[in-house]
Amino acid sequence: MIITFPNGSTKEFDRGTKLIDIAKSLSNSLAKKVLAASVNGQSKEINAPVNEDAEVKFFTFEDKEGKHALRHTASHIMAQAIKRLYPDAKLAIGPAIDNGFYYDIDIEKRFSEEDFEKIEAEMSKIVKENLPLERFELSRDEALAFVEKDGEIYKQELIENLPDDAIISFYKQGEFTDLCAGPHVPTTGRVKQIKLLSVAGAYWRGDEKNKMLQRLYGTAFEKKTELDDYLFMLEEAKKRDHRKLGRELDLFGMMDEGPGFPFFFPKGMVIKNELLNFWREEHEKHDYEEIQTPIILNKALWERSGHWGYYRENMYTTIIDEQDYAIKPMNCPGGMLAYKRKLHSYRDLPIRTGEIGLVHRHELSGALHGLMRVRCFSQDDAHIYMTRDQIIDEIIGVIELTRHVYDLFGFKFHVELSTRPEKSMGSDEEWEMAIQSLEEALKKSELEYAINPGDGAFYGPKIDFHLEDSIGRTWQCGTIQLDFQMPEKFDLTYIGPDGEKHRPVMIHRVVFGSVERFIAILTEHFAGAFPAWLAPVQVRVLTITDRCNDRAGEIVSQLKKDGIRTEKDFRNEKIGFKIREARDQRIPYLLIIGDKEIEQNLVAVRSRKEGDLGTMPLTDFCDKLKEEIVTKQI
RNA sequence: GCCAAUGUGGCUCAGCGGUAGAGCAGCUGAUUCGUAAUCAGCAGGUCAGGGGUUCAAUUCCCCUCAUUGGCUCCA
Repeated sequence: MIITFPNGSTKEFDRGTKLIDIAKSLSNSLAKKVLAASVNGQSKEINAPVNEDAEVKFFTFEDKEGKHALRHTASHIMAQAIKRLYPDAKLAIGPAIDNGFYYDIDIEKRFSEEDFEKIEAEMSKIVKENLPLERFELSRDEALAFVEKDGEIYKQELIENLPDDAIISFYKQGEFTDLCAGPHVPTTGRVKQIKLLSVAGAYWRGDEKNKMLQRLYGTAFEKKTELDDYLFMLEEAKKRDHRKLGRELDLFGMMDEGPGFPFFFPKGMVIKNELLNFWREEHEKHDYEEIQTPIILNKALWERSGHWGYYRENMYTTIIDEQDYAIKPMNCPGGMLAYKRKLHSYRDLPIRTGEIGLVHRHELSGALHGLMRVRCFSQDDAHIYMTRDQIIDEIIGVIELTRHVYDLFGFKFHVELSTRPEKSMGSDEEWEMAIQSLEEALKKSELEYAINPGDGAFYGPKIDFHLEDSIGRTWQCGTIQLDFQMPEKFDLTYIGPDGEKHRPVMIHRVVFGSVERFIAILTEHFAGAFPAWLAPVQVRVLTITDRCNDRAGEIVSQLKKDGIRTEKDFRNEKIGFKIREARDQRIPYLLIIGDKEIEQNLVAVRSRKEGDLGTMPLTDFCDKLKEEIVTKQI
């Protein structure tokens, strides 16, 4: 048979040759490193035989597939160790994930991190035993009988739910056997470095109506240095956590008195306001107008919009003059009323109406997370009212705007298209049409996207932009939602060329998503070292001795007059100490004023990025900095 | 909301059944010193809140609240 390799080369082998032997024929070093393989795109373990002409790829730890195989085996090793230590544990699922693996386990005993040492010790025994992993297949009935005799009820349910044509495979390592599609590495000895990281609760099949299982997270590597590097990187990433930086840089924070309701302090407000100024400039360029609608509106409005029915559990309500009111969780119903205040002509469409709206949503206490998930946040909302044939262009316009903003900060992002959720209103045809429009716009914008089934808003499908935080968790920021429902509910109209009333279509969209969340992402992205245009303090003037205070004071005044956010540090401290503190505050520029500078009428500049820049005239420095601010350099 | 862990001065953390300690920050004083921490002194805590066990609780137990990591949910 002929085997084809990724580089296009081919080679002949006997039928039934094992993948590992094929690898050996290529190179011994590859054979030592290879963890998994694929045959015609299907993942296989390296002991699997090949029986016909095929394309074969080999994966090492450098590849996602190889990493997955190794970590998936690590997950089995953990399950085996737990079964040895706690035979009454029932196993649910245990996959490899991006940076490691987990296993969901049902057991009376409550695991805590104190138990990790014991489990890890048992795991290293299994690794030392170097057990081969053997794959075998069973028919559905055999498989059911097999797991039933061990009382593995979760496996039983998994098997019952497999599609009819599924191949039901098991992997056996020593006394331990697990239902699993694979692939795995050939022996437990290949998994050299394992570390358990955390325990968490997780509902069986992700449904909160089901029993909560215990999920043990861990990670695995081939080499100790790789594991150490990973753990070090995690520690480093924690230093960039916006909650920590928010406190250290005195930007924002939370109080026990208001869980999920963030406070912004003066320096945090500077960032927020700069961001909003930027937002307003960009939106003005794109022909948006801005409005503001009230935070509290009556129940009748929310019933009309559908929120009272579909979103009630997340809404805060209040009673005014014995009437029910709700604190807005979204801006759209208010926006609808604003649209309806007068007649609109088709000539005016599309109408793009922006609103920085403060919304309140009752999020579950356990879901709160710094500024990333809060109960009160500012949405940089906008509603676009348009005719049907303007839909695609408008969506593309929003995609371009969003992309432009994210690119300015150098963000990595990924895009998802979320389809109809269970709790939703409107007809199938409308949903279908809306989803198609979004897809078409995405394709025209040449954006890669994934489908996120059932995750749309109750009134329409959406395109979501997800940004990464410091440890790689992603958060939805921008979103574009197409809505045929609200215009209907609110009887929105425009007057067409025929003089008749027509129904507009609308888009809800945000670019930052939540200003708070966006600031959190920004903080982590820049590790607190905000670009000069956003930095709460752009320049700090430091004196060498208090002989210099008068001149330094003049410099501070001059900078402030030029609109540069300036602080002074005239304390009687050594210059090294003052620099250290300013460095900790991530201030972009320091001006150091001593006798020499005064004599020469210059300023000594120290940049956060490049260190000591030497001396220059104050005006030169100002011009340079103003240029950096205006062009929003990062 | 659910599972687990945590909660000691502004911050980072020690401590422990006999009612609290350090470093940094703060304040006071000395020092006037050129690019990542000058020295000395002072002050600051009802040990998250409530209840219980005990002669005695910050320490042990229970409840509540908050935080952290997940699940669920979502910008």
